[in-house]
Amino acid sequence: MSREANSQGKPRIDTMEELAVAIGVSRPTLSRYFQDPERVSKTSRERIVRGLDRVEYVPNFFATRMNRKSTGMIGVIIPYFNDLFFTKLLEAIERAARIAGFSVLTKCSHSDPQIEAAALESFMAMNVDGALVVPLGNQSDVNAYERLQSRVPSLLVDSRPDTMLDLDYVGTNHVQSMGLAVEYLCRMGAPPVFLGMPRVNFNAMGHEESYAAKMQELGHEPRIIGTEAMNDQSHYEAHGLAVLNHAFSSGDLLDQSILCANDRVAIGALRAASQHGLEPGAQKRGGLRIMGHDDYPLCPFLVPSLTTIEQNLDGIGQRAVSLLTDKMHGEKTSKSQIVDLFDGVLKLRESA
Amino acid sequence: MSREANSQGKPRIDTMEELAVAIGVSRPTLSRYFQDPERVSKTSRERIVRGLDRVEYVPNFFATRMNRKSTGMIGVIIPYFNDLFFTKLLEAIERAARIAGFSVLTKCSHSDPQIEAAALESFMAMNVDGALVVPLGNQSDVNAYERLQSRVPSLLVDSRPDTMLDLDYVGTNHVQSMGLAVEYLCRMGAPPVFLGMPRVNFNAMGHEESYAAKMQELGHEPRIIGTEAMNDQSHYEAHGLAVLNHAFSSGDLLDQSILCANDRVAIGALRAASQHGLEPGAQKRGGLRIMGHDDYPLCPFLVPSLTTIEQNLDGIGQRAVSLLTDKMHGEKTSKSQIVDLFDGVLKLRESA
DNA sequence: GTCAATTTTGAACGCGTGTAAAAAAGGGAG
DNA sequence: CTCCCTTTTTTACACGCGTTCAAAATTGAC
Repeated sequence: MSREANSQGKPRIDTMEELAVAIGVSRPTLSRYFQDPERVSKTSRERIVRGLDRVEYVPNFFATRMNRKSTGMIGVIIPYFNDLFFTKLLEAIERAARIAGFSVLTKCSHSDPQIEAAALESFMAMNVDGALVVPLGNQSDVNAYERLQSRVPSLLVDSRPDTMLDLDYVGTNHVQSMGLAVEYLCRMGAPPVFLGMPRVNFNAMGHEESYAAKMQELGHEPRIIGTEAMNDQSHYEAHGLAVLNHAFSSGDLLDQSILCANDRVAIGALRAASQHGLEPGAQKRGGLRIMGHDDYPLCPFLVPSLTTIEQNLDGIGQRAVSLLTDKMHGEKTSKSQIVDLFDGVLKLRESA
Repeated sequence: MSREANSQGKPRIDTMEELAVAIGVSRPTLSRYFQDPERVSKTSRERIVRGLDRVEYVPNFFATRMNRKSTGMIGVIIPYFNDLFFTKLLEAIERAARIAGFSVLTKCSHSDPQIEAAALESFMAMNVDGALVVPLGNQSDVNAYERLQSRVPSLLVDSRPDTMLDLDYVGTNHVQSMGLAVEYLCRMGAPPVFLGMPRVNFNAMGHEESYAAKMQELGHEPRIIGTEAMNDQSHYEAHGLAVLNHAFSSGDLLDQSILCANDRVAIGALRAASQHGLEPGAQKRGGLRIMGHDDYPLCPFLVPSLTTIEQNLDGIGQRAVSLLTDKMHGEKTSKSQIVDLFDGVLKLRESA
């Protein structure tokens, strides 16, 4: 029963040739129609529309793209899907790409440099018009990036490993954003301790260094914790929770300002505070304050809601697509390297 | 400087023909090598490997797949990326697909039936070997699904709209899982109120009906709130927050058990409780308890941590890929409809 | 060194569509 | 009806690679 319902009695047609005889127009006319219905006369256009309604046909994607100079696709890679920060960036990019008339090919490197390299390879094999890449970090296969770079217009987004400093880049100005956080925390209370991540992946160093620089500028001694590799390859939240549980248990940091490398770490930090009966917050007595970075979508709903720095992901996504299309159209005018940084903005909430 | 570094002086080769003369082997030999290096003799294999190291070449994906019967790809669609539940499912599917030897083509319908239909269309155009689809819901373009169904082996995952009840399906047994939640809440305290979602998208009805059925079975009167469309097209968290803020403000539900349609709604609910000075929890006095459904990855880190029902997403992802490969290989033995349901398990935490 | 088995080669066709050039058809003005 | 112009059809080649097949080269065993 489902089968008859599915096919709806429409004969399935596999090639444009067959379709041409079935409808009664020539194949080149059909070809032009599928690229742009306006390119054929009104009479044959109506004839084709009527004909398509009576059969089941889908143009073969591979065959159509093989001879085109442009595939109309841009490739996008993010490190993993399980992070609302990246998915938010991804949505912004997809939105901008759709408006610009591109379809996006989404890949995910799953924290694995080999998968990442394979994804880059597939972009080249599929002749994408351009590629936007959030690299895994210093563990990425630099060779794969160089090959991509030499074949298709591409742009690094959000993350900028030391090994790829010469590639074009769009992201947040971490010096500014972390400076903003440090300045705010210093102004309203004790100078913050920085709760970072193990220095294995990403350019986790960026946030750290920006923090330290701003602290010294303000005449404070930086203090960084949480950068030693923890037990398991913990997720961010678990990392923040474990590090602060350890600190709180030994009586450390109980009344400090804690600036977290990102919101996910901060979520773990909030949990640790709760488990120790602490109530972090600007309005709270006790002095404990916890702040994040990124403006993870859940921040307003946490208890307490998380004070953080918002990254302009919509702006970054749009700019990335815009710069990429420029590169594709060979705007060689700007032959110098592109480095486009967006400022973060303070989101004041309860936690700090 | 970057340009020379990128190309590394390696000459770029665009076709297998050119590669053949550059390396000094015939094109058919190269063709066989790229499909499986073992299919050529050891000597020429080494020769090819050495040759490939001296040039820059990537086989054209379109050309290679056009003549193959199998593209080695399966298409996957989820409604949107900004939800850790779907991304977790996606990761599970990708993992299973990778093991099964497939690459996955990830698409996202962005809550838009047109984008969803276009994604299905692209799957057909690209001759994917199979498709796994988390449908948008009753607003989906049924016609597109029927066409997909008649062309490529496909399977619905997680969500099962009324309009597609005859399609094969893998997901959670919501009757069981919601029953588990209701039974637990009734056993440990007051019978729960159900905090649902506006009935526009998804088959939000599934959870609701399962809740009501179990309540009646246990001799309680079901009560459902939050299904009226709210102001804006709110996100789940904002919805839960708004509905409960309204209730708490009017003195309602202050000491009730609240079973939320999913964890994201529950996160908003927890926030509402906090804003009203309430402390939901099994161990707390006051009687307010809040429970979710899905086991969103952040549940253990919330304050209070969220009691919920875990969906076996790894199991669902693996089974989906497994059943799909069966369908692809035409295991017509099971010509009857496939409906495979996984039980949920109770995750006891602090909030209920 | 011979013979059989294996591997490689050259040539050719096919996949489904884009695309260009030439020939044919249609449509309107005179 | 003829001439000119626009649209369509015909015809042909192209894209890059899979695949076949007979012929040629290489290998291995003796």
